[in-house]
Amino acid sequence: MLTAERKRMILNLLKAEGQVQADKLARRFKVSEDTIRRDLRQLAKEGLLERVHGGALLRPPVCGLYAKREHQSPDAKRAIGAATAALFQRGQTVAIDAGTTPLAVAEALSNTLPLSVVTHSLPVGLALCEHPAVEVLMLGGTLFKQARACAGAETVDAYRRIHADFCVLGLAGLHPEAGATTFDPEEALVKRAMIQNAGAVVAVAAPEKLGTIAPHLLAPADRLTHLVTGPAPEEQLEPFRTLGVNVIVAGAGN
Amino acid sequence: MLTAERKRMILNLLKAEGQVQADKLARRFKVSEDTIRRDLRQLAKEGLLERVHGGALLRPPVCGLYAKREHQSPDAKRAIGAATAALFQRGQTVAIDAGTTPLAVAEALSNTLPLSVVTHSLPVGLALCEHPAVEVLMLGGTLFKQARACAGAETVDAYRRIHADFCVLGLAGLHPEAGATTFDPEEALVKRAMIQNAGAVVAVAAPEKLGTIAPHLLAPADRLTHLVTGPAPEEQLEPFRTLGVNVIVAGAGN
DNA sequence: AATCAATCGGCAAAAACGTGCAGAATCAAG
DNA sequence: CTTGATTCTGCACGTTTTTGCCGATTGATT
Repeated sequence: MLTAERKRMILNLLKAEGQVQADKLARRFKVSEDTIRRDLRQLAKEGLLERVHGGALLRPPVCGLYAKREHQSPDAKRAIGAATAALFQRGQTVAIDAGTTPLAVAEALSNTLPLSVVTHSLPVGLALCEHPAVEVLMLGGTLFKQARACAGAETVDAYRRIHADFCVLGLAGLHPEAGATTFDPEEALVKRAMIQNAGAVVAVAAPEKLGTIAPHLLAPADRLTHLVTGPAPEEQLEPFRTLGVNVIVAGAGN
Repeated sequence: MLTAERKRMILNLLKAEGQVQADKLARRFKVSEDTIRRDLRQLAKEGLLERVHGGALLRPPVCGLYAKREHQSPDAKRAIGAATAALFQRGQTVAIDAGTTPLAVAEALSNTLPLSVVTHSLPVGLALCEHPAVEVLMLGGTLFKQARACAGAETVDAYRRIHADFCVLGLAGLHPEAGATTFDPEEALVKRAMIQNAGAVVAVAAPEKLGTIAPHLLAPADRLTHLVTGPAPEEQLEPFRTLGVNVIVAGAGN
């Protein structure tokens, strides 16, 4: 039995049952539990399953509702927001994506730094109404309620006409080989347009997104110029550094 | 049964039933109550449920925004909103202006009435994210922070390309002879564009706006097809009726 | 105040885990 | 076919996680 074949069968079993147990798999494939554990560890690293004590689970459909995610690990997001906001300089144009982490970036923008912000996210726009120095260009389009942001052809078109110095990108999964990915295909179109016309692309992502893969590709990992995330094991960050991405870990020192 | 799987199932049960009890869960999963209590404690720590004596409850939905909105919509505005929302019929396209009174209209839209809404107001768009039936087209443009809405040439241009069955118009002053007026010239441009391409123009205004005049003219009073306001002396309403405006007094009878 | 159930913290046993190492299997040339 | 390098596998050992139980404490109810 080939190792790769065994792994594939584990994934199939997982998809069928929703959950697998290390000891059961060991007996099923007549190998030691250690081997199974190694398999599971590797598959988890590739983001194909979620490793848990005793076995593994199907990766949960992470797409929670906005209200739910809004106040999830607020400190970590604030730290990421602050670290990202520190990248910008007076007078630059910054495109800010929809999502709770990009929103944290908008909320962290310094009150004294004049910027030009472009966004299709309602919460980002609303947050910047309180900001004294930035000038905001809202992009319209069909409203996507779940994301609280505009999408569709109009939005994509509008981004095509704009060159931003920075693009602050939220995403669902980020993997060194699979690249930056997201769940919704419509949102993916918008994000791709944002990336295409931006100078620097800054991905903001909670550490748990690293190494995971969602269905729709936004860009290969080496298209990112910066990755701002939280405290994470070095082996998850290192592949991005190797690709030339400027990796910034926020909230570690404080 | 894997620990992680059990926790996930607890969350699912909670979502389905709204509430779980420690002893019941212990019997259901054939583990001790201590184990369940530990699970609940950990899940609570992650903010996924609210721990209470005897079990756990669904986390109360984040209602910071909601509370704020509630205050912005006292009874008078809610009544105007409801009366205005009653004008619309299935499948129509409604343009909704920026401002707290038009926002009240958006909030009053029936959950079961499919409409197409066009707006340049961020709070209106955000409010309609919670609405199950309406389809929303956001119009972009330069963000006017004070109004929390888009304005400028782009917004005007976008309204020019759209024909709405209704236009819900907020305003600063409404006078039978001076017409509908507002304070900000930029916003006035947008409002004029809204009016120009709309079938019916519904002005929503608190009674104290009646008879007052602001600097920038939007339209003569007889361009209005409806005026929805609160209880007001008949001599203030009568001139509008004479001009052919359909005057609706909301919140009088209840 | 009194009482019973629920809770919390600590403890110990069992299971699962990660790591380093050595033998077996596999593969790419020679 | 043989050789050397690489990968895979199983085992041993120490560590971490999970779980049930116990005693002390807290909370709700009478």
